[in-house]
Order: sequence, then structure tokens, then C-alpha cells
Amino acid sequence: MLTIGTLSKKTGTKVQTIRYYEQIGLMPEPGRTEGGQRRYDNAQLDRLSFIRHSRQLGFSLVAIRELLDLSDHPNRPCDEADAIARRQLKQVEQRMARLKALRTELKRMVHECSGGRTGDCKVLEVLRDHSECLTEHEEIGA
Amino acid sequence: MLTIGTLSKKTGTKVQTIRYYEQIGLMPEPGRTEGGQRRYDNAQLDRLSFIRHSRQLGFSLVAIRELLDLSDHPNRPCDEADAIARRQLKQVEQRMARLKALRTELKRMVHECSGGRTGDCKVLEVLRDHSECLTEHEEIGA
DNA sequence: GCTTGAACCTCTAGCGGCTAGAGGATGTAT
DNA sequence: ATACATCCTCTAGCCGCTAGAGGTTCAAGC
Repeated sequence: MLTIGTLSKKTGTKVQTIRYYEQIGLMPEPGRTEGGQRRYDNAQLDRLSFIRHSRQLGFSLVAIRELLDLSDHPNRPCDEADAIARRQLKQVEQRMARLKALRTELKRMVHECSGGRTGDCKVLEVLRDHSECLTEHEEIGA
Repeated sequence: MLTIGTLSKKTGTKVQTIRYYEQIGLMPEPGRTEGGQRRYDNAQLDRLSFIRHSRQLGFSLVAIRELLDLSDHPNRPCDEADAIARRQLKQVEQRMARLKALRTELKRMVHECSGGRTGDCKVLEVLRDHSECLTEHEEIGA
């Protein structure tokens, strides 16, 4: 029987976050001691590890919910899990492409700054005038 | 004299967002008509463009506040603006590196899925067991 | 058995950066 | 004069946590 603190250490998830996962129904309600403290078993430890690892790979909690659901039904075809992972991969690739464009632009800005007064600062100038950019870039919601 | 809607179209910023920027003090309070509607001038259009462009390059609103402040004082040395841009560049590079590791892992997961039942699904298996990963990855707060 | 103190509990509020919607007022074109 | 697009304020919600207040429980040491 594991306390929430132990679970926290074993998975690298903050205690508050574990409770939050329970609250939104991602983790099941655990057993309780007489005094009302949570006690977990190994199945729950595995589940949290799964969640944590998926988060590290950038999956949203919604996607994780689906993945957990699939994981709970080993006899169903795994196309869906595959599709979710593919979607995630695609997102990661899109984000990388965007970041690449941003990096180019930022590098150019920083390079051209000659260290004078802000009035002549290339960094600020570029920010003022998008037309100085070589690439289009639509970051914002990333 | 520009309405908020015109400003919105010209900069690609949603009307609500412009009002939000005003609320948090990033945009100045504009003039109003007798009836209380906002009316902007070109200086404010420029400022919003600056903000929008900076957001596209991934700067936080806090960083943008600093950049705007520097931009308002053309006689100060521009080291600070340069430093902010360099920090942003560094962040972008870090994010790229992390995404690269994630991409590798996701690709491998997707590749190895042979399309059977979820019980044998490589995707789910990898999520279950971090030790199957070739790289360490600490995404989460990205 | 008693005391300490770390770890637990619930609850509320906040972060960033918006976004959505209710419910109503204004501005402009016809 | 009327229609109706656009504007206004206000509140609440999104994601994924995180922090803190104020109080209780557990386990170890004496």
C-alpha cells in the first residue's frame, strides 16, 4: 500500500497533480485509510506512470484518456492508438517546423544587432516591421 | 480614427484580445466616441503590430512589455533588447531539441505498430514502459 | 502512552494568454 | 426611421497544473 507521497516520488508527479488527475477522472479513486488518507496499489502506480510518460511525450490529457481506455481493452484493434500517436507525431513535426522558422528569424535579429542605442536596434526594428522578416511565421498558439 | 474592428483586421488580432491587452496595460487606453466606443490612431496600430509580431516570434507578454518599454526610449543602450532576444532564441533552441527527441520516440512507436490488437500494440507498450525509450525526454512544460 | 513533526487532507484561487457568450448600447447606411 | 453590424461590459471557461491556507492523521522515537 503506497501513500500519495510515495507515488509522487516513484513517478515524478507532484502530489497536487495526482489529486488533480483523480479529480478529473484520469486516475481512479483510491482506497482510503480510516483517517481518510489515500492508499494506492501497484495497478494505480502503473497507470500513473503511463500518464506521466505520455505527458512527457506531449500527449494531451484528452489523448491520454483515450490511450488509457484502449490500453484497458487489449482485444480491440489497435488502429486507434496508432492514429493517436500519428496525430501526435504530426503535431510535433509541425511545431518543429515553426520553431525552425522562428529560430532563423531570431538568429538574424540577434546577429544584426550592433550594440548601439535602442533607437537603432535591429531587434526592435524587426519587431516593428514584419516586412523585414524573410519567412512567414505563425507561432502564437504553440 | 480606427475602430477596434479595423485594428483587429489590420493586425490579425481578435477584438477580445485587443481589449485584453488594454486591460493588462499592454495597450494604452484609447480615445472614445461620445457613445463610449474605442477609437485608435496609427501609433496604437503600430504598437499592436509590434505586440502581435513579437507574439508570433514566441515572446511572452512579459518580455514584450520590456521590449516595448525599450522601444519607447530610443537613446538607451540596446543591450537589454538584445539579451531578451537571445534568451528567446535559447528557449526556442531548447524546445527544438526536446521536440527532436520526442519525434524520434514517436516515430519509433508508430513504426513498430504492426496493426494487431491493442494488447500487443507497440504504441501502448512503450507508453507503459519508459525503459523501452532510447532517449530521455522531459517535455511536459513546453 | 505520549509527543513530535512530516506528510496528509480539503478548499479556493491563481498562472498565461486568451476565448466565448450573455445581454445590451451604438453607429452607419439606406 | 429602421435595420443590423459592430460595439460595449461583465463573467466564466479553456489547459494543466501550482500554491497556499488552515486543519488532520500517521508513524517513529522516547
